[in-house]
Amino acid sequence: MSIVDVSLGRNLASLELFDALSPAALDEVRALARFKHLTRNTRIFNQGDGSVRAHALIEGCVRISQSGSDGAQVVVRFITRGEMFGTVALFTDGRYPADAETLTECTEVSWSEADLAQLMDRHHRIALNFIRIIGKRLQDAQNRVRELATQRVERRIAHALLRLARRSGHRNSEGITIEFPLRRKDIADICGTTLHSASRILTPWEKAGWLVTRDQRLTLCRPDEIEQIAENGET
Amino acid sequence: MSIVDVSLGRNLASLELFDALSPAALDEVRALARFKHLTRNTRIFNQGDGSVRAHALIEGCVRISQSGSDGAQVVVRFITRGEMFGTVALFTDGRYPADAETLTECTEVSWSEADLAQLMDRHHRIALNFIRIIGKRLQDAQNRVRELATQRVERRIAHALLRLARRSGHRNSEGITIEFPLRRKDIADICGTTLHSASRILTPWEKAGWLVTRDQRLTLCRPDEIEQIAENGET
DNA sequence: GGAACAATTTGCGCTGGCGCAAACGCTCCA
DNA sequence: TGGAGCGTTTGCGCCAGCGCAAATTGTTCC
Repeated sequence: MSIVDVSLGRNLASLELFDALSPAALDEVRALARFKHLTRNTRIFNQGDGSVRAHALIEGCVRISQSGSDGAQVVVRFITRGEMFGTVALFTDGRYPADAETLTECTEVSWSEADLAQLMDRHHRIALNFIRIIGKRLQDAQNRVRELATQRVERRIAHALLRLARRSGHRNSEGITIEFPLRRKDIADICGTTLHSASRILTPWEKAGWLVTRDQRLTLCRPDEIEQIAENGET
Repeated sequence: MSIVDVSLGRNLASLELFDALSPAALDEVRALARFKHLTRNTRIFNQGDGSVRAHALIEGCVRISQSGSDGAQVVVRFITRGEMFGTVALFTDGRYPADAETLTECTEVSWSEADLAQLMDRHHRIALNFIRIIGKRLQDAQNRVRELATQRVERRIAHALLRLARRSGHRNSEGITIEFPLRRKDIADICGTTLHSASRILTPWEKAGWLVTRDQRLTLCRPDEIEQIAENGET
């Protein structure tokens, strides 16, 4: 890690949760923070674990996934730089409702329940930021429910890819590349389908040149075509 | 409306959002509140409307439903006595993300965006309550995503009925009656299926005596049998 | 470089559940 | 009393997408 990373990495002002906080308040936040560096494919916490902390990601990508008693799995969300995660449990039953696993090398920061409560108490803005963030996620989740309930697989996959590209895509000469590794299984678990169906749908799109998979990274070369499918459900 | 209703109806302490507030704080809350009495099947707000307010229900039942650009509909949630609704929009884009319609005669109370902000600012507890509530709803929504993604219709319907019964059921001699009117279409829209499939599944259950529909109200006579289906996916 | 492993593709058969359309039953109102 | 309207049930045909299994390709680690 370079010097730049250290200073940039510890710049908590870039975290959505601490947006618009005064420098003095950020100092308090920093004083209570616990930083951690993690390698790829590391579990940060497991579904059902107690003694929860509030997490945020400074660098890297994390996959949040949930599995039912029958073993079936869904990807709840991908977390990227600046986003918080595992925080809702602090205010509900004190157990993580899902697993968190790093997809890349990561720098994570976390606060204990008591410390976050204290910070929120002293800095009202944090609570408001929190509300805004999970309010947005609640809307996302409800849109997802609607999609799952009403659209067929092809269209759901198209939507999912576009959403990922919009949120975590980097434009380059080939198209828009989604910044974290995405296996077919991940795409299936996002869209509520099977690995097989996801493959069956994506392969023709690759053949048509609408997207490329390279080094587990997905690049949308023809977002317009994919948009078509997302909108009309047809080519 | 009787005198009892009026005094009880205005007891804002029974609203989840104002739980554990001091009497003085509740007075402030009451001073800014706008009460409204509504007849059955009334629209409270429409998806997309601006100039949002924060709502809570003192008496009655409200259906929150969302429809996509293609007309497909899902029921997001049923609101009953004490619950807040339409509040998340205040913190996101300022537009209601769904429709709200009364299913019974209702007493509703609401606050303007500015007034709620002021109340939250003066009484930190309100913000914390808010976080707890939408945190819980976020978890609910994510569980629903998982169900939709992994379980088949029969099981989803079983789960939905049990959840409704648990949250809004009254025990009586026949079994547990869900307190608000539920048409087949509603059940379908909760579970992400069609009216037809819902009917095809529920009719055998009625024939088996596991439940009864009377006056648009559903009574679970054999929750144990329905639990079986919810758990195992089989009888 | 090659063996062991992980991820992906693909063929095939089957079925859950959708879509359509028609019939049935209840309630309200003229 | 009858008919208009809403909600529900049910028959029938069809197909999207799952499950299984095998082949293929890509990746990692000696």
